[in-house]
Amino acid sequence: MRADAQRNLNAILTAARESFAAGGLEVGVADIAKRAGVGTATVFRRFATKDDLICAVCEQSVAEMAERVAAAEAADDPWEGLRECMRAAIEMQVTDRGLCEALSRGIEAYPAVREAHDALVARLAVLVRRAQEEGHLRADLEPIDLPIVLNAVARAGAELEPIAPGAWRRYFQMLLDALRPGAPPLEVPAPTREQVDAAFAGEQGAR
Amino acid sequence: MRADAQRNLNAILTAARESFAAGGLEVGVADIAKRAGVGTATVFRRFATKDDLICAVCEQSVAEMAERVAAAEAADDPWEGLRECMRAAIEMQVTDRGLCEALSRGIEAYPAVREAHDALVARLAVLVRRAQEEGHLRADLEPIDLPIVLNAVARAGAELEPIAPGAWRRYFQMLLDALRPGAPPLEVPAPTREQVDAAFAGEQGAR
DNA sequence: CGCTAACCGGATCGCCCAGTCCGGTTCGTG
DNA sequence: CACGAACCGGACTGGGCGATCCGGTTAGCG
Repeated sequence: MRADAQRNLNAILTAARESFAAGGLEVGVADIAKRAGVGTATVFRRFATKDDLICAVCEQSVAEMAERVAAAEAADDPWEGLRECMRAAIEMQVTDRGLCEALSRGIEAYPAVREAHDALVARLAVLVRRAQEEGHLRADLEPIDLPIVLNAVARAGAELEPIAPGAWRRYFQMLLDALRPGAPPLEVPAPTREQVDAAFAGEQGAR
Repeated sequence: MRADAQRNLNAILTAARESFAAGGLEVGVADIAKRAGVGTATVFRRFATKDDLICAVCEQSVAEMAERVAAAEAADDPWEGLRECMRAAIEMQVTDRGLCEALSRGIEAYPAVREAHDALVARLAVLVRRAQEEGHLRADLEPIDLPIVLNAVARAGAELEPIAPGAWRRYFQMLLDALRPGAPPLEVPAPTREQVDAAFAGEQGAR
C-alpha cells in the first residue's frame, strides 16, 4: 500500500466519522470525500459500498465502547463503573448522530459490527450479574436489555440536544431509577438470542 | 366538491395511513396512489406536498390520542386512566411506524400537528398533576416529559416488534418503574416551552 | 339527454445520490 | 533520474422519487 493511499484512507475514515457524527448516516458520500480532500472514486476504492464505510466507522466506535466496559470491569467499584459505562454510552451516541442511528438498526447490522457488539454485551453481562448480586440492579434485568434501553434514551436525547443541551441526563437518571431493585418483576421476557439471530438471518441484505 | 373527488380523498387518506403504518414515512407517493387506486397527480391535487399528506394523517392519529386522554380524565380511577393512556400511546406507535417516526420529529413538526399535540399535552398535564397529588407519580415529572419518554419506548419497541412481538411491554413496565415516586429528585430540568418554541421558529422549513 | 366545468391519471421533468469509468498524476524502486 | 505500476479525481451513468403537465374522462346540472 502506497503512502499516499494510506494517508487518504485515514483522511476518509476521519472525515466519515466527523460527517456522520454531525449529519447522521444520510450525509452523501460526496460530502465525505470533499471533507477528506479526495474524490468519490477514492472513497469507493477503499469501501466498495457506502454501507461498508459506515460499518468501518461503527466498528471503531463499538471498539471504543468495549474499552470502556473493560475499564469498568477493572474499576474499584464495579457498580460505579457500570453506571459510568452507561452514561458514556449514551453520551457517545448523543454527540454522534451516525453512531446513534447505526445502533438503532443494531440488530440487523453488518456481521463485523454485530460480532463486536455481541462481544461487548457478553462483557457487559459480567458487570450486570455482579451488580445484581450486590443489589444495585434489579434482578430481572437481562444484559441484552441494556443496549436497547441505552439506545432509546440516547435517541431521545439526541433529538433534544440541539434545543435543550444536556437534557439526556434527565432521562438517563430516570433510566437508572427504572433499573433499581425493588420493583415488581417484569412480566415480559427479554428478547432472546434466537429471536435476534432469526431476524438477522432473515433480512441479510435488506436496505 | 364532486362526489368522486370526495371518494378519492378518503381513499387516499386511508391508503396513506395504511402505507405509512406498515412501511414508515419513506414509502413513496406512487405506492400510496396505487393502493388508493388513483394516479399520483390526484394525490398531489389534494395535498400540495408529501409532507402535507403526512401532516393530515398525523393529525388524525393525534386526535385519536387526545380522545383517549379525555376518556382517561373522565375515568373512575384517573391514575389507572393515565396508565392506560400511556400504554395505548405506545401501542399505537408500535403498530404504526409512520406515526412513530412522525412523533420522533415531533418538536419540529407542522403547525397543525404541533398545535394538536400541544393541546394534548395540556390535557395530559391535568392527569399528571392529579396522579402526583395522589402519590402515584414522582413529583418532579413534568407533563412535557411524557411524550418524550413514551416515544422513546415506542421506538425501541417498534424496532423489536418484528423479531420479538410484544417486547415493548417489558420496557413500558420499566418506564412505569422509573415514574414511580420515591426516587431522588431529577437533577436536570425538563425542556421548556421556550426552548421548544425557539427550535421551532429556528428551523421552520427545514428538511 | 347533452354539455361544460371539474376531475382524472399516466407520462414526464428535475433533482439527488450511490456507484463506475477513464485519462491524468504520483510514488518509489532500480 | 527514469519508468511503470499504483493511485487519483472529476465527469458520467442509472435508478428512485417528489412534483408537474396535459390529453382524455366523468359527474351532474339544466
